[in-house]
Amino acid sequence: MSDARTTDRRPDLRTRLIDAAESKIAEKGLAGLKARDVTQLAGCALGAIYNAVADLDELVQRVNSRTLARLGEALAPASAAATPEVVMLALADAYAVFALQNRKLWSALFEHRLPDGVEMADWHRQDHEVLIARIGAPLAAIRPDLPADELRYRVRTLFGAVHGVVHLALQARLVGLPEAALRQEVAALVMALVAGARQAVVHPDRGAIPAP
Amino acid sequence: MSDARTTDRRPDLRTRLIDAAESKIAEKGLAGLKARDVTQLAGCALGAIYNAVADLDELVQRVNSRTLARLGEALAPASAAATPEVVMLALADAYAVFALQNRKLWSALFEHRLPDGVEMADWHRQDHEVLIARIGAPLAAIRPDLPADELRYRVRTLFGAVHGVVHLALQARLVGLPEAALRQEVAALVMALVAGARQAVVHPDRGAIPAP
DNA sequence: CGTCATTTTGAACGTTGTTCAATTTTTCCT
DNA sequence: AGGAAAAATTGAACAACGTTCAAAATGACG
Repeated sequence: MSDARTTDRRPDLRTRLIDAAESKIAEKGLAGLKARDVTQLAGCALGAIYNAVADLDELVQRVNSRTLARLGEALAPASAAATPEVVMLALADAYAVFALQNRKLWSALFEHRLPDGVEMADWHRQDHEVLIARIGAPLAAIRPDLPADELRYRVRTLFGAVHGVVHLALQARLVGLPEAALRQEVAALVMALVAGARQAVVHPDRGAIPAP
Repeated sequence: MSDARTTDRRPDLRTRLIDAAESKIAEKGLAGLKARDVTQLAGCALGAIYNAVADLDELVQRVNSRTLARLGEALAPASAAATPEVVMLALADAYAVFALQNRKLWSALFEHRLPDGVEMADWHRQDHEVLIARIGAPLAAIRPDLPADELRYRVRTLFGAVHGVVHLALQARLVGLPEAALRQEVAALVMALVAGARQAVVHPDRGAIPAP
């Protein structure tokens, strides 16, 4: 099924299909990805998809992996900044800029839902965790006292907050919201969160949450 | 087309269809909403949908409007808190709790995408703005010096941040992330943001954004 | 009761993703 | 080289989907 010999030429078709899917998503968005369009663009038969890949869902995941990799590259220079605080600011800013410059592909990362029971493929999950690690490093530098699992919560919160702002800004079409304004808002958000992270943590029990 | 006489009994079928759609979305999620299921549940013919409503998209929007209304009710008590800071905390906490208790319907609010050219219906857009106003009030109390348009930016940022955290927490299935932990994270997030809002605003030009 | 307007119906259409028997291509041994 | 076994590729066919529309059923009114 996946012999050492048989894998010689198969990547060609697979790659062509991923290329085609990527270009279709970039052009029309995730909802505009049709099996027949992709196969025509890749120059193969309709059913050929299911030789190279299990599903259209897997094809989307492969495109998303590429996007995550490119996002990782776009984020890499930020980690070289002097202080952890500036690293976080640079990360968030690079994230916003990447989203703005790759709207459709970036949106596909989060619009894609797989059918009910099925889980996300392992290789794709790992791509995500690489991203999370990149945010975790400077945060760990700011808060070396935090235990590992609590740090993971904080990273998720930080990422979720930045992501939410960018997502909301891109959803409402950009009319009236210039790129600079979004980057300003993201910067202000991160500064507030980083400043907050320096302060005392909310006490785990008896927190500031009102009664349900 | 929409005579005074003809509207007498039509709401009946319309309401039954919205009811059916709501229950289907609550059960199976937005992707599990099928025209044939809805009409069967509503006890009418397949094509009857298009007498009561323009589209399946409109049906979704009508369900989403209901959800937004219920969300508004769930958020209402929070506004009665003593200080604006506590109002914001209570709002965010109520938001998180609502999302947890109405996962599928809440997700449908943000998963739904209409076809390429079409805009969101006006009545649905207004529902959103009611929500934004509820967040804007306490923030305006905290920062009475902010001009109206900049306040709108801040509200969007605040909402986007909270929403992003909740969304991320719900997307990764709740295994291992108890409800209390999410509420803690949201509370910490809002506290940091409210504290940050009290401080000096980032200067519009020459901000903390690194060079692109 | 008959006529016209309105509402409701469900068969039919076009477009999806997916399957699979048939065909073509590649591989590998003699 | 030759030819048989294996693998890859094809595209017609299928099921499920949203939507349409001529026909049937229902309601309104003199």
